Amino acid sequence: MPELPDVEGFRREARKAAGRRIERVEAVDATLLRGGRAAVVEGERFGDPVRHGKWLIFPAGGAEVLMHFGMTGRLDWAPRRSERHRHDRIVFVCRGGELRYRNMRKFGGIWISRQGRERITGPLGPDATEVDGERFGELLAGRRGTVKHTLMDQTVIAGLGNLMVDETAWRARIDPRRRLSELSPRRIDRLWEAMDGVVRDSLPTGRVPPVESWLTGARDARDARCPRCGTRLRRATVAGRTTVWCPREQR
DNA sequence: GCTCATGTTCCCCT
DNA sequence: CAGGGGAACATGAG
Repeated sequence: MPELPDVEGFRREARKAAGRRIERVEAVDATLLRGGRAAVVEGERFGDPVRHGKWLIFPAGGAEVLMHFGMTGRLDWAPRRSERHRHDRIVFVCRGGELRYRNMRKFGGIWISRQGRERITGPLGPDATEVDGERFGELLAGRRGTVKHTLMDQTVIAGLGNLMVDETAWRARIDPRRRLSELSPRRIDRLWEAMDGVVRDSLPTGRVPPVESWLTGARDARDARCPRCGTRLRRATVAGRTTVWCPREQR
């Protein structure tokens, strides 16, 4: 599930471990520890977790624990005695509880680093929560790719995923296959309004809300229809991902 | 058995 | 260099 709002929810969960000493790190599945050694943070205290795009950055001592959740990751703070989930791969055991990194499909993972985080995350654009209308226009200026492809690109804007991008294009009434270069400034601005709204409305929920008034709440139905006009939604692969849009409203 | 899945990366083209 | 297509990664769920 993890897109920006999901990871923001994991950050809130991680905050329950902030200030606590890490007694030990249990690498239940050590292959998910992609870089660095767990011993570096054992005995250290967690600082305040930060999120950038889909990355969660958790300082501990002089190092950073970098987490990426792939498509099926999540993070839970739980009592030490409570039963673990079968897909809990890495566990940070603290006093009074433990932070459990769960990941069924094992995309993503955890890195422990004392150096610049960009060496691990790669270049990332500004977080989607910090992009105003003017900046949005600048970031997309001169790009020749499609709306779908460009908004999915984490080096342009960080945090948007497949659901959020489809939701954004649907709100803006723009065909996701459209090239940015052929959108008027007015439509670019509409795209920003839509993205900003989707981000803000998703943050409190900790996920893109699967409610009926949103595309996300309608897209997976057998006979999926546009929540606004009732037209049968179109589904196709765009930029390598399953994409859903309303062929009547989105031009 | 088959298809599809909220992500990223790498290789090959244009 | 910018972009697009496709495959790979790992593990289910339906």
